[in-house]
Amino acid sequence: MARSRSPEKRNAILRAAVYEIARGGLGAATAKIAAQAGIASGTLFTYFATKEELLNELYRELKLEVYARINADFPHQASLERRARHLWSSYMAWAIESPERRKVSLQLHISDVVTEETRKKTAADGALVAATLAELAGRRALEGLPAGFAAALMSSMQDAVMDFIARHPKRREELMKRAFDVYWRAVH
Amino acid sequence: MARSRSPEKRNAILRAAVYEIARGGLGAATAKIAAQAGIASGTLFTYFATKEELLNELYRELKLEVYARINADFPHQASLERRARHLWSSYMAWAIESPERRKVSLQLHISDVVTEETRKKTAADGALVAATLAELAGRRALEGLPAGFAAALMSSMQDAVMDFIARHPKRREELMKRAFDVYWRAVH
Amino acid sequence: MARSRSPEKRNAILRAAVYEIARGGLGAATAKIAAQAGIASGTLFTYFATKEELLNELYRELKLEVYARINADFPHQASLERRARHLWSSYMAWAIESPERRKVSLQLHISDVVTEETRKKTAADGALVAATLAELAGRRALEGLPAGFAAALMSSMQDAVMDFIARHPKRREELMKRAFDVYWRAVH
Amino acid sequence: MARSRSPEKRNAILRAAVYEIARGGLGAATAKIAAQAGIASGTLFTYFATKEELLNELYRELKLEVYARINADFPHQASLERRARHLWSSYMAWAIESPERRKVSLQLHISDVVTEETRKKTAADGALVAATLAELAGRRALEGLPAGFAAALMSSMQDAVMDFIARHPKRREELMKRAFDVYWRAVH
DNA sequence: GATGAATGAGGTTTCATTCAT
DNA sequence: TATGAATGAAACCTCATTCAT
Repeated sequence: MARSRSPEKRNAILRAAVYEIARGGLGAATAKIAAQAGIASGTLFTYFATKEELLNELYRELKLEVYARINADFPHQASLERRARHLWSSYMAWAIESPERRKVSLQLHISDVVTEETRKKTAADGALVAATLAELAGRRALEGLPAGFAAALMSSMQDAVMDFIARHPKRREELMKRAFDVYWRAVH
Repeated sequence: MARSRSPEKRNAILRAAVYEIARGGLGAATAKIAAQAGIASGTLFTYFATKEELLNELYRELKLEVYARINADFPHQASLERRARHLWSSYMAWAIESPERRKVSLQLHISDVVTEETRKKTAADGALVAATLAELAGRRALEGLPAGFAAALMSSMQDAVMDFIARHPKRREELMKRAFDVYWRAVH
Repeated sequence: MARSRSPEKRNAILRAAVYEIARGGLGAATAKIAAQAGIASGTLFTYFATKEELLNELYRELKLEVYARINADFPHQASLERRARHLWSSYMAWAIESPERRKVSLQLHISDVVTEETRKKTAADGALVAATLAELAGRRALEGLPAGFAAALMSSMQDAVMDFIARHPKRREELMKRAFDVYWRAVH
Repeated sequence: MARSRSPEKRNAILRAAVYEIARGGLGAATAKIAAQAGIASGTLFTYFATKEELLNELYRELKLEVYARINADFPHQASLERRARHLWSSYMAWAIESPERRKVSLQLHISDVVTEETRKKTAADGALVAATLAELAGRRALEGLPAGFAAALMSSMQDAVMDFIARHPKRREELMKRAFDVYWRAVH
């Protein structure tokens, strides 16, 4: 048998894509991505049929990475606040460790290349997150606001905090905590 | 020769740019923008030396538009809450009336084409907004959080609400109000 | 006003296409064709939106060229034989003068790039030819054979003769004449 | 390593090549041909060193197939007309049974991939056919026309008829017969 | 100033062929 | 021998920008 498609190479491509998209945006050339991954330009297409497919799978991968992290030590039995805080800090820890990955994830999220199908498939893997946020949404504080608002709010607040943490990395823990307090006050 | 005679043509180009970027993204071809504006492809470069310049000026224009609206009937003497609420609803009114313009404004905001210089110049025009938000930032609720957090929070919450309003236009007034209450509870 | 699209350049492209396709086949690279035409590679696409369009228009052009020649001094009042002979020798004269053009025309004819639409449009211009051949088809000699057979036969016989003439250019006139006699004997 | 063990695989490749070239033209990818043949893409090159070699051998194979059929029950002792008619109908029977193979054979015939050498080797196998046609060429009707004209004429007439038969399969026998009569009148 | 044809670098993708397994 | 991943040269086409008119 011939060499079989190596997951390492696949990962190298995804990593390279993150690197190139973080600088340069979604217009990053597939040739550059391939070069950065240390493979020939044509090889990229044995792993991803088109650039669009690459981008969609990259989106999925990044989302799954976050969900995996959240699920890893999720405090199923804890109070709503504790669980919400877990969501909050798990995501933020990831975002701080991998600012490039977060940046690319957001770019993909906004862009039109990520198909509805990818979004749906991905949403399915965030069930735990969704459930917690749905519970929050039922609280009186958010009465009259549509389901999903608590989620959107957390996500956008996190993005806001991130920008500050990027500039003041030392105050990281404090900022994270304080910001969650604000969030909690808003939704509770 | 960046400045030229006909402001109408200039505006036509900016309007066309919004239209084309809203569909198609920032990659929108200058030739398409020119066509949509009803001018020859080369003429565009009489008004904007490069595509980058066009994009930067477009960003500026959109921001100024929002600020102009806020400033128009700003309740200088009113309470902090009243002033914050004014910010909130002025922006949202604009965003709802001009969803394409908002979409493009966000795309530009995230992108790398908008230079630091443009961002600074633009910030200067939002002095009134900044002042109000700075006052908020001083409140005890946001103690320990960086200046600018109140602003970032409002902005990201508005984005979150916008998406819901787009899907439930009839509940527009109610959603806007309820969401501001949540915001206020958070920062106050 | 800007330079307007020059028919000369358009013709240069078509001529270059003939040259490159005659050697190299229909796979001839657009870049090579452009180079041969003495223009930049991108310029080709201001004259022909796609390679397919170029090929279709080339096909049409070549056919029209032949028809124009036939129509030029067509003996409308002459006998059927005289008219058939005119068709025969007009085409052959063209084919001998422009063997490359004939070769390319045949390649296009067989290929799948020439659309049904192009074929129809082109057929319309060969009305005179069609009429004469239709008259032939009505003869008793071809009774029971489908309309169009006389045409197909002439065309394929001409192709056969051409190959010989190419190898014996001096006997050109004689071969042409003798071959037509054979044709006439067959259909008359 | 052009020759190899399994003639079945070799035939599968040739069959697959016919299938893929009939749709898609000579540009058909070797990988697709291999897939269609049920082998790995690399394996193809164990049987044929290059695509060009594959195409040349395919051409040869198709021609031999026709010659084999003609030779099978060739009426060596019969009259010239009987023998000519045999040629005629043997080829046509093959062409009707295997329209794809005929199509591909013609495409190869015209193309530049088939080398002069292949053409010569192939001609050698059609000796019986050639002899009959040479006899025809000696007739007074074709006096003054080059040797080979009778052959070329038959071949091109058959192609012309084939196109009609494809569209009117029911009139097949009649069309074949009538067309041969026309041919015979021409050369006799 | 306005026009749009011209430019050619650069983008994505295909494909014949090689070679490690 | 068989496999199919790897290669990189082309292929077609797009597009910001220039410049003759």
